[in-house]
Amino acid sequence: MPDAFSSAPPAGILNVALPSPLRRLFDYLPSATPPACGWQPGLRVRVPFGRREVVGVIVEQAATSALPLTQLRRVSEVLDEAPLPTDWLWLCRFAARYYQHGLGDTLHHALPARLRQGHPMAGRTQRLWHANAGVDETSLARAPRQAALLELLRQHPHGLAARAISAHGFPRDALLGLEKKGLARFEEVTLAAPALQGGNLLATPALPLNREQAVVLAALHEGLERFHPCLLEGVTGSGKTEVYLQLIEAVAAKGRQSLVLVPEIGLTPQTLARFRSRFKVPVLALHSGLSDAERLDVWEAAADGRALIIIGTRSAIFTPLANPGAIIVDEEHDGSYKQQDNLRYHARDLAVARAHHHQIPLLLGSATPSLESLHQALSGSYRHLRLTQRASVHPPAKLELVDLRHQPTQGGLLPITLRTIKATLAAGKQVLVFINRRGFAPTLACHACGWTADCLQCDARMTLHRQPSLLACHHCDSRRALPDACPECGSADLRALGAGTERTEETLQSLFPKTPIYRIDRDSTRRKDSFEQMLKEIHRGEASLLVGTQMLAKGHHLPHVTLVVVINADGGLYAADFRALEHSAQLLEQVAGRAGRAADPGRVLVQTLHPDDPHLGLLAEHGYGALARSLLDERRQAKLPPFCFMALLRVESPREEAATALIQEAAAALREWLANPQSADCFCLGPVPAPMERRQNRYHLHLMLTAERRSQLHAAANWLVQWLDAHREARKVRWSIDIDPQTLS
DNA sequence: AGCACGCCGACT
DNA sequence: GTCGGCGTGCTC
Repeated sequence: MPDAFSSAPPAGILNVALPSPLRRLFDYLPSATPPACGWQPGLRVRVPFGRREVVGVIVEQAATSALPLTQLRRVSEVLDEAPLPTDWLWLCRFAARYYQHGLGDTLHHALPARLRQGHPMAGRTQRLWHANAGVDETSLARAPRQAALLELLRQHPHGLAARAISAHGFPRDALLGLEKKGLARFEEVTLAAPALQGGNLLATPALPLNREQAVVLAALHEGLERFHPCLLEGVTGSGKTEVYLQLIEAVAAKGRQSLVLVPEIGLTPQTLARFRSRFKVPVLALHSGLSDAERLDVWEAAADGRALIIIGTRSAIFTPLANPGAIIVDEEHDGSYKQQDNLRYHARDLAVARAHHHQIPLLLGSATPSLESLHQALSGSYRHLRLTQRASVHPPAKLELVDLRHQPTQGGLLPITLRTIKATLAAGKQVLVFINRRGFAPTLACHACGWTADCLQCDARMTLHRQPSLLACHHCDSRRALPDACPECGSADLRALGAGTERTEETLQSLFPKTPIYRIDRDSTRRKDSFEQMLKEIHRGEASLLVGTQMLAKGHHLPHVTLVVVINADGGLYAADFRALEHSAQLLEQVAGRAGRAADPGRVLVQTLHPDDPHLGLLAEHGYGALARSLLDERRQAKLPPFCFMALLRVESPREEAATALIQEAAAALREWLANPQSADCFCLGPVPAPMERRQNRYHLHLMLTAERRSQLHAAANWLVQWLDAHREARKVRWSIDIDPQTLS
């Protein structure tokens, strides 16, 4: 251990992580002029790599290299004055190890684009704009926007950042116009830690808590200074967000930062507005709309502790925190927390690791917790906090199962469902019709010979769309024109089988011609703002029909909806994926939660071909919580997660033989290794073809590993990855390892 | 992943 | 004659 504590250790060999899928570090010689801080882990460097230059991160220093020194090249440039944040570096190393991913690639993914391109840290200054006093405003007589902006600036005597000004809806030109006329000026300020404004953080007062919320908050206050993982199981409308806000307040009062994760679909302007209106300190949001420069600003503000409240989706878990105080994961069961390519991390699970590392509280919130988190809570590893009361006077609506068998449907809707819709509309209320299927119909079939419109590149049917009219595969991006006649037998009797959102919309439109219908799915909301626009109209409260996919199910407060209709609840009941039922139940419960959140009680009609299914019955009768506990028992019996740990090797290739040959060889090698009791206590299942083996003309095969102990799973997964890395044949196919896979497809 | 090198088919 | 297809190999 040669002087590890000296401020500038002598430069030996630098182990550098590079943006490459190769799971190893590369050795470099230090450049002639060392950085002022010395050669420290976390410094970004530009290095020659092959015949190009890339940006890498120094990870370690070594005295020697496995290669002769003559083969080592020299660092060409040091990009930072100080190393990247140590907590960020720790998290990346943890994630790379846990998910068996290359460290270089992990760092690359976790770095804001500007930093990975080699741009310098901004060390931001910001322009704060002020209104000039005592000036002539007559020039604004014909510039109402500028006049309004001037008024806004006057309301902010401490100055207003350009970003805040544009957030108020003022164009940049208005600001420049004011400057030109001498009515406004800016000062350049370096962003410093926010002064705590007389101890009062709140812009608007906290809402009064009900008894349950108060109990929950008191429990959270007990663990502000240590790792304190909590599952907040709270029914829809029970006020979880208010608990989050008051936890953040307590954390911020100590001058410490809160990181809030929300699902992709959850970071809406309304959510953000709610957080922002509560606090005087800025709430920084990380969402897809930010420019690279803005993203870097947020990253740096979090890294140096200026930002006390950061809210973002999955990737926000990689935001460095100078002074972490709490991590909150809202809707912790949501599938969007799991990245499904490259570094296959789960942001919720990384949040757990991070909170433990920082010794800070972790709050996982959901009305429909994942079985993983529920198991931790029930077994006492997490503190189990509950909110059972809705803020509205009505208890959650029960699911009413309606039998789809032996009955005619129109656009997928049973006569009794249609009658209920009609009555609800007549009462001036809104109806939400939930279909988890876009397009007009999931299948186009020939009634004469049985031909179906299959995708040419996937083992899947093509979906019929009417707006515009075409066949589309939802698993690849292929599209085809609608045939006029059956390509097999020439019959013109082609029929659309089943119903998607478009067809149900069409049917409802013909049955209720005077009622406004809003269709909300990925197709109808493709245009920016169209979703927001529709929500705005829906919020006016006129009797109307809402037809949509799960976009509608999650998070949106729809106070005028009193009837929810689920066209078909059977999607997850008998699927091969052992998590299908859990996910399906979560979705049903979330949809049902849309009904009757305001003054009126709600009803939820669930159409099903299996009204006697015990799982569905349990969900309908006793709710998600009861079903989840029963599913946990089943998982325990079957030794499935969370009662075992799982990893999945996926191999894919356009050449089926290549994929098969490799995965068989890998399975054989792994089994041979596992046969030695010294290696790891782990089961190996497969290889098997993936569900929908052919996708985009690529063949997918899986090998599954399960173990009772996490360490054993990791030992085996690690061995497998190293075997694949060392195997030349593995380069001819695409492979990836998925630790804790969320779906088996 | 990039980005070379390398060895065979159709084009100005 | 060469432009370019993607198989193979390497990156400290």
